[in-house]
Amino acid sequence: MPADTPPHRYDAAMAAAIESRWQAEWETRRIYEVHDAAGDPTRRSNKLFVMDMFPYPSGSGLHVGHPLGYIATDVYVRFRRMCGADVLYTMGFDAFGLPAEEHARQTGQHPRINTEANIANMRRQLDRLGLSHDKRRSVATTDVDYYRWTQWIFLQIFNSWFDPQARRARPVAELAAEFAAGERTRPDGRSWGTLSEAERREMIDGHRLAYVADSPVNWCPALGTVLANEEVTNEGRSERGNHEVFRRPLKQWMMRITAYGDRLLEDLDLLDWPESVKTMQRNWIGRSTGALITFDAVGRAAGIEVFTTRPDTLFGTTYMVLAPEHPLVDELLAEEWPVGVAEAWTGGAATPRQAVDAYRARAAAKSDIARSDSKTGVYIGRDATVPFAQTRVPVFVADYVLMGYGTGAVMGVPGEDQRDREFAEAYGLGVIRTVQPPDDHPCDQAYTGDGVSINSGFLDGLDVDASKALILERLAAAGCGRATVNYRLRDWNFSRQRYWGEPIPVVFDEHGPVALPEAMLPLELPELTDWAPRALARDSDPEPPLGRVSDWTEAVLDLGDGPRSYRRELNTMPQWAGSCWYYLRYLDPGNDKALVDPEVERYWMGDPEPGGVGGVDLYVGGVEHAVLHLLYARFWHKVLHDLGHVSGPEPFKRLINQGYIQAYAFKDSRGVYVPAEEVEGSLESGFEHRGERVARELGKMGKSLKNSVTPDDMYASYGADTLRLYEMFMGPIDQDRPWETRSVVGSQRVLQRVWRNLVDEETGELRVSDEAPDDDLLRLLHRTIDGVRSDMEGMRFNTAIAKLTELNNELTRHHTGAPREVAEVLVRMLAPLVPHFAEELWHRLHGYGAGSVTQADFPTADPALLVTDTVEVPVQVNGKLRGRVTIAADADEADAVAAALSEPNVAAHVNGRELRKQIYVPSRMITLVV
RNA sequence: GCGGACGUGGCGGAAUCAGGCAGACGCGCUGGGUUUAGGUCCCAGUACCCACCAGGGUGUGGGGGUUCGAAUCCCCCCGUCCGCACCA
Repeated sequence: MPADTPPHRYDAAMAAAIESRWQAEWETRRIYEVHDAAGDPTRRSNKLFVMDMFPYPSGSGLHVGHPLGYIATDVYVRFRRMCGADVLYTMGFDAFGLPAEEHARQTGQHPRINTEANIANMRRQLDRLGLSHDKRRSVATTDVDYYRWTQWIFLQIFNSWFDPQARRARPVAELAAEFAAGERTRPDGRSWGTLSEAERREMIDGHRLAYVADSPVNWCPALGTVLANEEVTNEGRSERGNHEVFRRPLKQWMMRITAYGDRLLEDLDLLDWPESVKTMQRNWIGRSTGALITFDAVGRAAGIEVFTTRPDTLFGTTYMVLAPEHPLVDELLAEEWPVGVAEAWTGGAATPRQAVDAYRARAAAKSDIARSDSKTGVYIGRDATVPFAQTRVPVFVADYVLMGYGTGAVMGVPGEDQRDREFAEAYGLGVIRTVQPPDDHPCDQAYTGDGVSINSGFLDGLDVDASKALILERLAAAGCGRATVNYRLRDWNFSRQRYWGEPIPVVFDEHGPVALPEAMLPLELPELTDWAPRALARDSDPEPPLGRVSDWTEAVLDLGDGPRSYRRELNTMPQWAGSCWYYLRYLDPGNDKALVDPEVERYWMGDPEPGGVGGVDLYVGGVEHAVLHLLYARFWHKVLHDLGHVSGPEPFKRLINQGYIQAYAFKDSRGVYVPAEEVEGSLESGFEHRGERVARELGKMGKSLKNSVTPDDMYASYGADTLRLYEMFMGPIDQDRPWETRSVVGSQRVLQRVWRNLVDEETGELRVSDEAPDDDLLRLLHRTIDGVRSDMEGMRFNTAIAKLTELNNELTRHHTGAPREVAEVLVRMLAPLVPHFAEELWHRLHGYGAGSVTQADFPTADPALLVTDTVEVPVQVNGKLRGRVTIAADADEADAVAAALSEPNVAAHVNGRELRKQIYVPSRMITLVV
């Protein structure tokens, strides 16, 4: 620090002092706490519920990219508070998860200790930013008082079924009652009264929204857990850690999210979300309409059911394909090859069994990428019959057909499907075109467009749509097919073989799962001495850590019919569970009677506009949650809505994805990253690290690229307000942008100039004058108020800051200190962006007994000062700018043109030629055409 | 391959919603001043080309179109980023 720095300059040290003083003051005066009860419903139009996606409390702490969204919501919330809004704003922690378990395994420390330490550290880093959260409302998903309600919601879902007629969830008790009353019958016609207890239980369990299924799962031995499909990469490896993943059948809890496919799709239209996120959700749900068609297998009773979106091409079927995992494969396999079978079809194997076994083994060893390279398969030695055409076609096993989509079986139509075409070429299968292609269509390509049906019996001459309609009618009449809707969306695998998650509040008796009664919640995690997840052998079976607690796995409980022994569920919930509903707990975090008081829920989640969709008014977070978190939360919310626990159909009305802050990273000649902070040089001169030339690239900020910049670094060099201002100034909130530490000083200079216009740097005395601002300054002030207000409303903080900077630059040019009236308004406009800085100046202006600037009104522009008597208007001649004239604001076109023509340069370009056209856009532009 | 977003100075970006002065604001850079340490602060300049100035020409990835007027609207192409990916 140079010795001659003025003693009262706004610098990092002064910022630190100001920031800690006002943070303590705000805390003492509890100014960010919002009322606990529901507000006055008649003033609901004034309510505002804003949230950031809550963070996982990572052990490595924050870098400057993390708080971008938090600062943005804080600025917005502070602005809206100053405009009179009733704001609910807080933040919690998504604290269950694998990293805490991994840390625990390394240190021997219970995950809770590490988790709580990380939360404390993160709170410290965030507090330093001056976010205006109501801290009393903060929750962590690991709090027993919190996960008690996560478990409660699980039971609500478990105790519900989806009624397809009503298109909503209903209690299973009602389903049982309908069976008992005979209003609903089993497919086999047996009445409820004749069923055994086991059969009744099975019947009901088969309808629940949360159910146990023995289904193939993604078993990852290295992580010691199964993973959701979403946690597995395209290459068939774990997203976390890139470990091998194997498909294994296992009893798993599933959530019947597919029942809500249509509503999740339809209600996207009600939401104010980025189009890209809606598109991703639509693709994920993957609704497609088509038909299920059953083909008879020659010589077997079993039929092969396929899903197709093109039932009109049925007559073009020349073969069939089953996915390698398809359960019918083993049943349909022929004992031996038919006479004269082609070598290519057998894979050189002696029997169909050997061919299929070898093919399956090869398919399992290949990555999905390799699988997609070429079409391969083997014949299973059996044929099927094409309905109506009555032709015999061979049945293959091929890995280009996926078990996870449709029925896992397809009809091969090489005439109208390019994938089928490629397979047919490879195995010498016939091609029958059933849609007439245009003349210029290449004859070696499938034709997927519209056209007239040919070679299709009763469909000939009809176009695609008419053919589809007629074939569906005939299939239904013949009993071998029907129209259907298929979804790419699968039911949600809800079990994890982990310790550090919510225990599932279910026990098992001899018939299956039994819900714990609500009174037994919370079901707390047992203490473990040996809780660490284990990396297991490749061929091992899934083993949940809770299975190692012998006095917990078996429980003697009285669930209504006396004490009995039950087996506990050993899996825990996935990390998504806690984040599915935390927004509801923010509303009423201390409630021990309900997850949220209904009146409080209605106040904060009800739509301010009558007929609106409701939900959180603004939700800000990263686009990485575009599908999973947001889809799961919407699903839970809809179930809770159906059951009457929440008032609206959607949790998040408006969503903004904040951009990523990227940072330059530097690689040496070996391709190893070097610490970015030690690199010197420039783009022109080249970059060097310890004398060695390094290459620059742009990437995600983080440890692996050695390019992290922490908020703590910025607090030390500039203070929190400068960091806030810089992050908001860098660009639009939803855009990625590169971090540049050397530019941060610009934002500090802006604050320093504001400070200097109000405070004498030598004496610390106030520099404001009591003289009224001159007319130009006053008009600029009100234009600024007007612009800043609308920029803040639209969350365009970068341009709001630019306008404030312009105003301040104008004050700087006066050299005399700011007129009090201007200073006072400027400080209020700065308050949402740089709250500590503004609070300090506010108190210097108004004396230390003044109330917080946080609670002051945001300035309002005087409309009279937004209009001017005269305006400077540019003049175009033949589309080119030739001069400017100053004319009366209310001048008519004739006056404007006359003024324009009197401008020498304009006159020179008109050069006496005849005016062919003249246009005056009031106050904007004069255009002359000659 | 399919879908989405986006291309503006040396850099981040503004103007795009509603066609009307392209480059606000900041970084960087150049020059000057104050101090004197090359730090800080203040002032001026900074898209490119020509010109002493006045001014002129060119310019928003490329090409075309609509219009008195296009960064903005429409069509084609090129490029970058993101998502999905044999979805039958």
